[in-house]
Amino acid sequence: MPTASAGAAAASAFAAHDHARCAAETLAQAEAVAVAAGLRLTPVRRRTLEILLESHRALGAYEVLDRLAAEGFGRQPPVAYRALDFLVDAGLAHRVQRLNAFAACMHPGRAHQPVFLICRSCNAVAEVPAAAVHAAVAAAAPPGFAVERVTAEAVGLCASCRGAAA
Amino acid sequence: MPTASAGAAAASAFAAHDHARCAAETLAQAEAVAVAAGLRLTPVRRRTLEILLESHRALGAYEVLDRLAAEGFGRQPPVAYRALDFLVDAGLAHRVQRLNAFAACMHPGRAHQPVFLICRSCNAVAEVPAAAVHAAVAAAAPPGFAVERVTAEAVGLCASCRGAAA
DNA sequence: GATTGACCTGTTACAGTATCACATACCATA
DNA sequence: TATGGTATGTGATACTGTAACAGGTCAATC
Ligand SMILES: [Zn+2]
Ligand SMILES: [Zn+2]
Ligand SMILES: [Zn+2]
Ligand SMILES: [Zn+2]
Repeated sequence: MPTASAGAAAASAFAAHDHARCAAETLAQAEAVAVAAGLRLTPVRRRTLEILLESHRALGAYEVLDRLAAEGFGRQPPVAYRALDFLVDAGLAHRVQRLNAFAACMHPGRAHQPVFLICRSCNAVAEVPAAAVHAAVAAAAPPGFAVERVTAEAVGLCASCRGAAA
Repeated sequence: MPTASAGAAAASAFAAHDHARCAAETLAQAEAVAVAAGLRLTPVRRRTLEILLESHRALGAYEVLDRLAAEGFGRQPPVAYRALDFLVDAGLAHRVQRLNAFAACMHPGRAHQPVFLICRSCNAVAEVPAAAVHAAVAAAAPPGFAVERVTAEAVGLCASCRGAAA
């Protein structure tokens, strides 16, 4: 089976899809990325990523922490923050500034400059590639300013929530 | 003198400029906007805006609160948050998500979809118009997703800090 | 085998950010 | 004056994030 299947599954946060497979494939990709980079996906870190992958939502650090503590891991904030920071640094998760929360990366390994789409009704978060957005930001900056990192997040209504409201 | 003077002053967060005039003009514009919209720029609110206008930086809520308290206003968090929320709702200030902080709007009144440029060295924050960025985000969203609000923030090095580093 | 050192996990304590709940003051207008 | 809406002040509390330190694991090295 070609890699197209993984790509297709990961692209569908706002569409009905086989999420168990979506999560499993993304986790497998993440593991491969970690191995390739010489990073250790230890039990806490792996479990944290699995928790994030359970849904296409962004979870607060303390939400993750509660889950970890219930499963026998530490129950102090640094436990969750360290695991989450590791995942973010490794490119396996992203921080959603607007929500002070974290979401699993749906395209681990590939260089990507994600834009996040947040549904204000169902709280789903989708990660879409948007090199054009980053280019537009760089173009908007004054000549002397060297853009290093861009965060772009949009709030709105997903298709199904829009349908439900009507 | 045409309005070009105000525009020129406001556009120069990362350039040397007469900031006293820059701040005074922006404050005057903000007052006009508030009057036109039937909003009350009360003493706390006005002073809060003045504090934000003192520099082209984003200030944390508690930083603002300390200033307000020192000047005889209330010293409880809601005092600052209410004033800041009012200014944001009125379009006279913006929240910088990345910094959990607030900055005065440099183009009050005009409809604008700002992008923020944050210098990681001197902490200056510039607000540049970037309709193209928002168009790019809308274009990147899947067909069913209705984008309502976009926040775009870039971290980097401003011209003068880049010069100082070299 | 013992030692070292890097890294990981866990803890305590605390700092920073944001909101709730309620009381009070102010202001417009009937 | 009475009344209702808006704005402000206060205390308490919830939420988010970090510093600093202690012990454990593991592999490389002596
Ligand atoms: Zn999925
Ligand atoms: Zn939705
Ligand atoms: Zn200025
Ligand atoms: Zn700078």
